[in-house]
Formats: sequence, C-alpha cells, structure tokens
Amino acid sequence: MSALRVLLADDHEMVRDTISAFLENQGEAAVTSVSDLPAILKILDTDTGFDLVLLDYNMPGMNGLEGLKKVLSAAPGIRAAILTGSAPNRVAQEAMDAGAIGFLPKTLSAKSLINAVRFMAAGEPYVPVSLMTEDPEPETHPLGQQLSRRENQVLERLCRGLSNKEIARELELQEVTVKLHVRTLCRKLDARNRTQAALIAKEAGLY
Amino acid sequence: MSALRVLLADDHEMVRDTISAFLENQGEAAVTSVSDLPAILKILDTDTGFDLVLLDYNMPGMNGLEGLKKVLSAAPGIRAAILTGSAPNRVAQEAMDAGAIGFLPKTLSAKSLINAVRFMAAGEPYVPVSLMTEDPEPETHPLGQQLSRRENQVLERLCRGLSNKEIARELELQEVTVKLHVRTLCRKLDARNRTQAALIAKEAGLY
DNA sequence: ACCAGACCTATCCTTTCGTATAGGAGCGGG
DNA sequence: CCCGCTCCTATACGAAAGGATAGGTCTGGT
Repeated sequence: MSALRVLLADDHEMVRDTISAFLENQGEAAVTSVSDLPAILKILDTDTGFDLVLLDYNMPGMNGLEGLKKVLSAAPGIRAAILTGSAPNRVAQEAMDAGAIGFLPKTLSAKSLINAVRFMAAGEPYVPVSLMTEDPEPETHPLGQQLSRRENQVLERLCRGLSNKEIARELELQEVTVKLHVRTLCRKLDARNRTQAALIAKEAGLY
Repeated sequence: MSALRVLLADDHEMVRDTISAFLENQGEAAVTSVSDLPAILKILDTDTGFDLVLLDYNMPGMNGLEGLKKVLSAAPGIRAAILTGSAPNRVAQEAMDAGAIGFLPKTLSAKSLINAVRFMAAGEPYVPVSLMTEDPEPETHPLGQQLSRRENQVLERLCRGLSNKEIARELELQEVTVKLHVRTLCRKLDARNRTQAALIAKEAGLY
C-alpha cells in the first residue's frame, strides 16, 4: 500500500505529535505537520501533492473558515478537512458548504480518525453521523431564527455593551422600543438577559 | 522497569486514545482512561494505587479546579495533574496552589509529555518553564490589571450571563458583595457595565 | 379590502444594576 | 505595631432593565 500523504496543521504540538504518530504507526500515512496557517500556505505554494490537509479550526491565521478558503484557493481541488475541539455542528455545515472534504471533532476516537482519513483521502466526504443527525441548531445557535432588520441593529449595539438609552439614541428610537426589541432578541436567542444575548451573538460570530 | 499506572480523564476520545497509545507504546505506562470526573471518582473509590492522575481542565464535572479538589480528597496524597488545551497561566498557578503535581498544556510536545509524566509519577512537580517565565498576564488586554481570586470567580460567572443574585448563591456570598466585585471588575477591565465586562473577558479568551 | 407581519409608542410595575458611604475581619510586610 | 490589601457586609437611593398590556402605523400579499 502506498502511504497517503497528509498535511496537518494544529497549534497544539501535542495534538500534532499524537495524531501524526498514530497515522504513521499504522503505516497509513506520511504526515507533514505545521503549527499555523501561513506555514500551510507556504508549503502548498510549492507542493500540492497531498492526499489530505487537516486544519485546526482554532489556530493562528485561521480566522474561522477563512483559512479553509485560503487553502482551497491556494491549491484548487485539494481535499481539506476541518479539525476542531469544540464542535458546534453549525460550523460543520458551514465548513462543508465552504468546500471542506470533512469535519473532525477531536472527540472522535483514534480508530474513527484513521477511517475518516482514509475516506477523505479517497475523495469521500466525511462528517460524523452524530453531527448530522442532531437537529440543525437546537441550543447554542438559533441563528436559524433569522432576526429582523431592527433586531439586528439592536443586537449589534448590545454586543458593544450599550444601554437601552444609548441604543435608542443611536437608532433614533424611544427607549421602550429598544426594550421591546431586546426582549424579543432574548427570546429568539434563548438568552435570559441582555448579557447572555450579547455573549451568544458573539460566540456565534455574529458580531 | 515496572510500568507506571496512569489514570487519564478527558472528554475528547481522540485525546484519550492518542495520549494513552503514546504512553503505552513507549512501554512507559499502563493507562486507564475515562471521559468524565464522576468516573474518576468511582475508580478511586476502590483503587487508589495509581502513580498519576491526569485531569482535563474542561470536562464534564470538573467545574474549574473543583474537580481537582474532589480527586485529592477522594484519594489523599495521590498525584494529580491538570491537562488543558487553552492555557491561561494563571490557572496553572491556581492548580499548583490547589495541590496539583503538575500542569500540562496540550501545546506540549509528545516527548515532553513523556518526560513530564515520568517526573510527576516520581513525585516531582512539573510545570512547563514557558508558563512560569512569562509574566503573569501580559495579555492583549488590561489583564495586566491582576484580578483577585474572587474577582476571577465572579467574572467567570458574569461570562455565563448570571445575575448578581445567582452569582451570590453560587459563591455563597451576599448580593451586595457580588455587586462590589462587579464594580471593581468593570473598573479594572475598563468596562461600562457587566455586559461589556463579560464581552471583554470573552474576547480576551479568559473564559 | 382585508389580513398578517414588522415596526413603533405608551403606561404601569417589579426587579436588577450601579453607585456611594461606612464599616469590620484577616493577613502580610515594613 | 501599624499599614495596606483583599475580602465581606450593611444601608440606601437613583438608574436601568425586564415584563405585561394595549394600542398605533405601514408594508406586502391574498
């Protein structure tokens, strides 16, 4: 069996070492590992012959899925997958939409990892079933709840820590009206108060 | 060489598998691994003969360093170390103060990991020098403004969007006292209200 | 014309937050 | 020993937030 060539990027050296050791011990793959996105791009600049690229979602230079897009445009047609510790399944969907060949939460067992790598290197998309079967966004990111124009404006200011009065002034509204929108926002975002709403929006990367 | 007995707890199966595989492949240790704190406590209930216990900092049941304390009281004298992905070095200090034998950021190389485990199992405290040499909190933010222990506890709860009353209950304090800490926090973080304080802390990656 | 939905405002009321002021307990270093 | 620091508590008051109810306007679609 010819060994697969895997390019791995993760800022945790421990993760790099253990994953690459695992893949190589199985005689499954030859792993090249680096610690940030620029390093990946530099390598792809001269060598695009990898069977698979694994990208840590939280990593210097990644900036969400921006890094994925950069990789894909640096090496069109290459198979790139996202690797992440905390796995909000909305991100998985977005990653696939952005052209990833797979999405690997670090909660995955080592055995599954090997399988996943094999799949993806063969051009087969891989996402853990658990992520796909769970409802789209039950809890953390009710972004499916699309917000109205006003609500978005209010939410943006909420994320700057402004008071109702300040928001009212900026939007030329009455304070009561702002309260109304804040209340609606809290309901839609499943937050118990403005602080949680702001935190949730921030976490979701909305603002 | 008699193999060391290591007890590992991490909710990421991948981390469990890779770390244990690594330690065992080197003939260094026999690893028992579980996925949460209750499981650890249950095991220690009948078997305290481990040379080292590794605890993921972010893990079901851990609740910060509470889990560490539970482990230490469940098996007095046992050597327990904290394992964490994101490593604010303040936590390292707190962990050591709380009685940990070591503190391992996951950014550690596998080789260093082996060494660290060897050290700690021998009763030698281990903390990466990088964490100790770096100034306490040189962070991006006015986190140079050292926060006291209490303030940190309050801030963490602020970042969960809790009300003063709820925070008071969790910390067994009076609501007024919490208000005091919140006010101090706002000053130190240069925030105008609790929401901004929470956002700033979040942004700085503190919680 | 009618209805539905988003949007804005008002009044009223309770709870929470934020701030100020004034202490006291405990601990470490000069 | 006193000083400074952290920590906890108390009382009090105005400001802000949160919730309920009851309207109103304007829009687009049927």
